[in-house]
Amino acid sequence: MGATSPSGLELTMAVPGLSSSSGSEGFVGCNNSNNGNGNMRDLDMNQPASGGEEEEFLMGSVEEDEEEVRGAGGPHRPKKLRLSKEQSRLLEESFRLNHTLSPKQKEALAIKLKLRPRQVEVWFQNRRARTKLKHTEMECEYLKRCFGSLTEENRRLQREVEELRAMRMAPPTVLSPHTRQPLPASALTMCPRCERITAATGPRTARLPSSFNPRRPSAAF
DNA sequence: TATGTCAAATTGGGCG
DNA sequence: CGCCCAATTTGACATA
Repeated sequence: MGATSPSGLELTMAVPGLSSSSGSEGFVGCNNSNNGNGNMRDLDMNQPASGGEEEEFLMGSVEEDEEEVRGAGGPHRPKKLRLSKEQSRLLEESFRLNHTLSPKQKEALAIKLKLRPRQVEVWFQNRRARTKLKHTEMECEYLKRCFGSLTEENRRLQREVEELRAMRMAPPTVLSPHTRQPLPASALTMCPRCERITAATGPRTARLPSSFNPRRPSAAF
């Protein structure tokens, strides 16, 4: 399936006729903000401004810096991270390989991406949630279509039931055992023993036309 | 610029 | 305790 779709969403549910084309906006949207400085700012947010501070970042000093900023500049939250194109690509790639990370994998990926392990963890959590949501939406669409076709099938069967019922309601044609001519309805009676329609003139069971037999013997109207 | 969308991040609870 | 998940909040960004 579309494991190589731009979205990177792996949707393996066997739901026929569904496209997952709508799954890509997220990351595209996050990355196509290439107004020149978008990625630069993203990187600035995630990485120390200049070299040599990476270890400090990985030790979690970002929060401390943010605290300082907050303390100095007032009660504003730190700017929200926007992953760079490359970071997203690598995360998607590892997600494709594995939907969950071991602590070691997480650590390694965090170092590789210059992110905190917690950020990698959060990204995987959110990514799993998005995958599940997409999956559920597809399943919902599939079930809706099932409902539609079953409703149609039900209507068709209802019509058939009505036809059969009408057939049964119509007075049956019974041939006279003597003349082989159809008898009038007034000349017919129901045998109490065998519950068959008989000619009133004699005890012999009348021959009913085949059209009178219900198609499904078990159908009780 | 108001609004909607998307994704990063937080929160709180469950589980092994 | 660490991890995961569901629900929610929040900020960045697109666009009408």
